[in-house]
Amino acid sequence: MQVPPKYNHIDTEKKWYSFWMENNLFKSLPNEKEPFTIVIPPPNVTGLLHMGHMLNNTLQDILVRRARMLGKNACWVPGTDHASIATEAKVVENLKQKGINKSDISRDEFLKHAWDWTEKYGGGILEQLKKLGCSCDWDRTKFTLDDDMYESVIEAFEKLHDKDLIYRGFRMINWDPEAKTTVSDEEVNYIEEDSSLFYLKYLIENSNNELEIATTRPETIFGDTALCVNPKDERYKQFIGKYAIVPICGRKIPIIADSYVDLEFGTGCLKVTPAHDINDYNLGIKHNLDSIDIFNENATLNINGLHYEGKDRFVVRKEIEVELKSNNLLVRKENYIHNVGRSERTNSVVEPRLSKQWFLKMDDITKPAIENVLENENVKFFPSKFKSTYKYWLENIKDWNISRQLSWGHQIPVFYYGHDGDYIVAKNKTEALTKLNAKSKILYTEDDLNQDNDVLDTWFSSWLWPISVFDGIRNPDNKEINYYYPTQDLVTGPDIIFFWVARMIISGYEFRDEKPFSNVYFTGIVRDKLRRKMSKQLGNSPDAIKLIEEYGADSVRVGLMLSSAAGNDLLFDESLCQQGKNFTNKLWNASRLVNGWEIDVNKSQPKVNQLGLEWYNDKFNYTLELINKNFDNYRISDVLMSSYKLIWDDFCSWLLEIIKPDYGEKIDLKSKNELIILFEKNLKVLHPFMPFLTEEIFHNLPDVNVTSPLTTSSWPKLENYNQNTVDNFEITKEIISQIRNYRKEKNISFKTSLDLYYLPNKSSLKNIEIIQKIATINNLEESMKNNFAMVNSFLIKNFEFFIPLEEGFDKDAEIEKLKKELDYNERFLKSVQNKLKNKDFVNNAPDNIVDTEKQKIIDTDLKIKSLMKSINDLS
RNA sequence: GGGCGCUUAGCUCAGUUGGUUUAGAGCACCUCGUUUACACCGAGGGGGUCGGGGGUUCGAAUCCCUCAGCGCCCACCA
Repeated sequence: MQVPPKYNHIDTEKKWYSFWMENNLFKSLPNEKEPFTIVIPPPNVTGLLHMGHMLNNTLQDILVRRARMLGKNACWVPGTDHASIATEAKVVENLKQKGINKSDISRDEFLKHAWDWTEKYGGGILEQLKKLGCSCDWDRTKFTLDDDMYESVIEAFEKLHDKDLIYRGFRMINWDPEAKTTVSDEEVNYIEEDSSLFYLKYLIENSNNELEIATTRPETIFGDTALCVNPKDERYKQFIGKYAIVPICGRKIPIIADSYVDLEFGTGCLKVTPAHDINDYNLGIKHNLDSIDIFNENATLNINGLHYEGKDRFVVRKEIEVELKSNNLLVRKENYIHNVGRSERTNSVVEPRLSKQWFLKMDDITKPAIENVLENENVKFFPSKFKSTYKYWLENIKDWNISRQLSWGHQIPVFYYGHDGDYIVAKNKTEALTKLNAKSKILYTEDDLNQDNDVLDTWFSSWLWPISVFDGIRNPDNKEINYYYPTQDLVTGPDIIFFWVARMIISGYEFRDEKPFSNVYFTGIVRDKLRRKMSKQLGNSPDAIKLIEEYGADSVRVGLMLSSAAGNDLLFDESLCQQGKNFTNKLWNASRLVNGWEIDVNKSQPKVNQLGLEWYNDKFNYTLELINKNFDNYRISDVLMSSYKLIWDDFCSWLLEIIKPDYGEKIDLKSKNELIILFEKNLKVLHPFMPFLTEEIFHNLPDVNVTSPLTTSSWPKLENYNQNTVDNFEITKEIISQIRNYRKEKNISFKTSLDLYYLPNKSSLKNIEIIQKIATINNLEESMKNNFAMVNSFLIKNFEFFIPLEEGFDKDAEIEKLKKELDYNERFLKSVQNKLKNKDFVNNAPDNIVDTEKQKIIDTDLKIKSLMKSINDLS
């Protein structure tokens, strides 16, 4: 068969991906086979493929493809996430450019824009995954805002609410006074900034005493509802329980004690403003304090700010300083550097603000997530170090704020009616009305109902993903969920261990009383060579699709997998893709070589071929065992590296050179057939990593039995192998290597035949024919040194080889060399002897260790004797 | 501030419950080679004493303590 000299990855990749798709090879339906399921971590619907996705999805594809070859019913469910904050921000920005302000249009109008945007830019990432070779069951593609997925989320909310796990409560949130919206914690940047620490005087009621406090925000005194000191603080004990007077407004506030207050900081006395500081808020709850909100939406002071009403917080800070000073209530002011939170979007200083939010109670429902990961390992983490991170989070878990003040997402299924925040939970208005009227004395109409404006946190849909993609929330007993759930592996980054992984485990046990997956493989972060995170701003992220086009998907996949142990960051550099490409080139050329060998049916199999093939078969199984083991432990980089060395070194550099017919000769049928079978096994092992190339070569090989694609072929079965064969060949390699060295040293061409002899030995020399062929040796037999006038000798294991010499022999140099080796061995012998002289060692160490040391003595002794003899002979 | 983790060849990393010679790999590097699969190649080679110090042990890269440096996550101290 004619195989083109250059591998064309562009055409080949297109050809095989279409073939796989047309033949539905990635399709999965429940059947009698064992399922192997992975749900994709859904990327943002409008996102584009970046290096992180490439790493993550290559890993998933490797796992899925191998499972498929292992005969499992492999099902990889693809999909995308609506990513409420990110997508909404993009849509708002886009509308702004068109001159449309989000607050000027209705919710429905905004959502229409958002859907237009999603349809225009959405789903591109899935097409890019196909280019990478991902073997997803594309018929199962899901989007978190699809009708069925939407309903699942709503139903989950209802179920949790029915169990009293969801409640409405107050919470301190980050308020962006410029954008007049809440921002999530992730969108706040804390930056060290210069500011001032003001020391203020608070008079004590009915006394001449006063308390001094320190604050960076004197304008918030209007919201003060207490002063707080540490109960251990001797200076202030007498004041606890008394009342202080807030400067300027003259309000009376209690003086309380709490260990939260740091004795060392400032004056050791704290003013408490529950409405405008998270810690003060917590103190307020604990001590049942009032909460006075002093700000308007735009962070100007409201009526509680008295004569400052309507003025901006920073203006007030300046003006109040003057007023306090004139009233002799400002003791002093010092420079102070502290962290100020600024909104990522507007850069305005974020104002902590109290607001009504929806929460999910976490303490009870997290219990199975703790037991089944940390105690039972029903869910395993790779690497396991992330268990401690997971543990720490779960043990300090707080209720989950699931509401977001956005429009793009799953609208909270809560309908308010009447006053006082009375509400009813329902899938839609009609159902809400029916439910409401069923329990109510008065008859309500749809106009009386108002749905909550907020949407649910994106993660509130993501955490259901492994269940909802199989419709297991709405139909908990359907065929699909019963078959595919729990899934097997999850591949994701450690950055979303809390956001996503932990919550999926929680929801799994909550909704199905079963884990969502058995194994979690954590990838690292893709960084550049300088360890910088890849980002758009830095421009250090290569264009993923360009890489695939330039190097080929297989090469990129190999490049990514070469140095990406679980949990380790991947320092990506294009040279990795080049290494991958070199490997594809190597494999391609190996196939060309083998394909080019013509068969002579009359020729019998030479001994050298038989030896080589026998060895490689054993070596293959030896490596396969390692590969399987490493797969089981998710050591994917190690799997690739052992395959890489198996193919490049053992198969190409050794076996093919052993089998290669002499110039003008043909190969015997038996050898060729056996070789093809081994080649095919190699391809199978590599297929998960390099699906396109291996599929192409598989069909190019002259095997008439190949009728089906490699993708759905079976993983090589591990056969028994002879460890001695593997070990002996290592000795053979060493011998050949020594001969090559010798040639190089003596400047003897590799084409010139040599005679090689070895001293009689109780164990027989293996692979003689191989040594002869590869090292171009004429005679290779036992002999005694004194049969020759002059020899050059070398030791390998227990064998001493020598090559007869005729001329050009530098005796002194040779003696020098041998003496060096002798010296080394003598010192080594001494160290082992010392070890064995140590009674503690001999008495305490296990027998096998001591025996090994004894064997070392015997071996080294032999070597030394032989070396001394050689030196003697030469002198 | 709290928590977790890391430090082994120039680079990226292995090193499984402490024990087979003088600690491994890939890449990079150096030398030689235009051999009829592959220069996207072949053959050969150099390079680390395992961050510093201390301890446990017959024996430590591996366990413990300590110091130093680095990274990540969480909180965000008036």
